[in-house]
Amino acid sequence: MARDAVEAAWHRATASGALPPLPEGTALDVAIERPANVEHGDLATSLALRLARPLRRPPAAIAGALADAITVGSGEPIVEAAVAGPGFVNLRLADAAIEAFLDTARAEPAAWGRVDGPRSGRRVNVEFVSANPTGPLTVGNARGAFVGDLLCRVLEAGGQQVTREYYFNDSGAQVRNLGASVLAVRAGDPVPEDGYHGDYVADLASELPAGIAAGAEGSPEAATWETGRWASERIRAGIEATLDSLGVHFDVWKTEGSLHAEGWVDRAVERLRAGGHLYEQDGALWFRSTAFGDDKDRVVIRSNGEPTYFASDIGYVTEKLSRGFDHLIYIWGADHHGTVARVQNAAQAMGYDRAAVEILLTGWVSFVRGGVEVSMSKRAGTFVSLDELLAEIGPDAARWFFASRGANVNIDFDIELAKKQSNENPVYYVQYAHARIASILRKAAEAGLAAAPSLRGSLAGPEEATLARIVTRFPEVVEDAAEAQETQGVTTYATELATAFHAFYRDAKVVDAANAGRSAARLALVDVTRITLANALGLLGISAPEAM
RNA sequence: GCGCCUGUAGCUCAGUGGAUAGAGCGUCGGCCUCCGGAGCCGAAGGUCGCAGGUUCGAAUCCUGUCGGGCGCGCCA
Repeated sequence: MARDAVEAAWHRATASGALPPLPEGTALDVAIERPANVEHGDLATSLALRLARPLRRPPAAIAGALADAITVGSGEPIVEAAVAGPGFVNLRLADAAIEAFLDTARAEPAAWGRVDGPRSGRRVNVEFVSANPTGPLTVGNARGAFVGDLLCRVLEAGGQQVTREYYFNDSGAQVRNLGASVLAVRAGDPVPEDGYHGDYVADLASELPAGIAAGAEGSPEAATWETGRWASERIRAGIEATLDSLGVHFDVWKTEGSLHAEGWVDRAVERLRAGGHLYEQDGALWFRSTAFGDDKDRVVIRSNGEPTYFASDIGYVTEKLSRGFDHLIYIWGADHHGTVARVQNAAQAMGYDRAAVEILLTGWVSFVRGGVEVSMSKRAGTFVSLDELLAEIGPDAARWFFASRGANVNIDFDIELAKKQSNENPVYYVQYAHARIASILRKAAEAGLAAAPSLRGSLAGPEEATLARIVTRFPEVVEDAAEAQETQGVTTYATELATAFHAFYRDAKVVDAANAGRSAARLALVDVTRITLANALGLLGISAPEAM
């Protein structure tokens, strides 16, 4: 709203010659900020400061011309525009404009906070988690799951079409190892050195159907593979159930085996060969990754004829892009950063837009329990499963924890602390505000009071004005989140909005039969606050309870 | 050794070149005749690791340096 007004003012100022046009290649980035000091106005733009350099003019002069070009007065969305400080233009919004804007939220709550961003309509594939099904998901997988799903939600809010994809290996040596481990436990033998030791292996061993344990052909090798595949699928189904309880649902489960079976890997390798990007050495086939800036070349086909994992990656890129995606996003743990360049290099070598392959790395999570770091080796069987974590702190609190932190920073997660503080967790604070409003609305209904259909004229007092102005910011918060592909801004905003509501609640009596008119107006404002809290939480995949 | 990430309040973390660097938790002090006290109000607490540089302006960008994490396979 304010952004549009400032942008329009800019165009008027340049059209009239009051300001010079933007130099070629400079974007008009109208940054709308909230002044640190509320007395400076509702909003401020630092546009003049940002343009001082490209326009080669003093910021104050630009700000002056910009402020002059902003249409102010009654009937306009902005009632006051003033230059302040080094070149800010402080803006004061008209109550009527805010009221009308908030009415649109109540008219169509589902659309409130869905924005038409610059990437609107883009088809994007987001692949995340992708843990091989050799054991249950651990707390180590939690970050990828939440970060991935949160990213998808933010992209969707920005109008993008998102496919959530999970990639796993159902045919490799680990599957055989898993089978051997299960059979060993079943037979009462020690688990092989490189096998899997967790309790889940024993559970699988006891549930393993005799027919599979024996093997279709009766040979031990066949039995091992069959058991491995059976166990792997059981585990995969368990992983899906765990993710389900997190609120994470995948659209596509893709196996590495299918990439080979469908010829994607072979065709991708052929494509690289045709482009002259491959060479043979020491019996292996290498990709000339250094030609694209990598620090060494990478093996695609081993000297024993087996393709590498990297070969599968290459095939997968072509397979994904063949499905019509405009953009691919991978979410990997920070320990995989060494493989980022080679995948992008290969994509570029095959003729794709390098920028279409985006790889986001999540920082490390140190899970700590009572001050002691929890180790997470599936093979050693010493780990905390994601299911256990969720049983202790719940998906809403866990989601908030990851949503409020940057994806690529290392963080400490003390499980005991998270449990102990769970009732003091900001997520409950925000949910409480929502439940409190729901309670107020129920109370009002009992008293025969209804919210006014329109907020027009309802921002009478300073309490209303303050809360309404914060609600108004929501779409811009979502827009920023979609642009930055991050959710921290949303948690910060939700907390701020909850705080503003609690303050409003303290100062303004909402349900008041003695003053039905004012009550109706305040109910309308409280209702749009509730919608905004619910949408902010919904954007994060967190529930918005009617009662707690 | 080389590469990537990272260092902000006692703790966990926000802060996308802009005005007086914020939140939660913890600590201290107040607020329950009244719509939900999972709440509200206030206080203490900071050389933004350190040193240079870039410019009107740097927690933010650049260089160096110190500390932490992770990588540097014909593993996945």
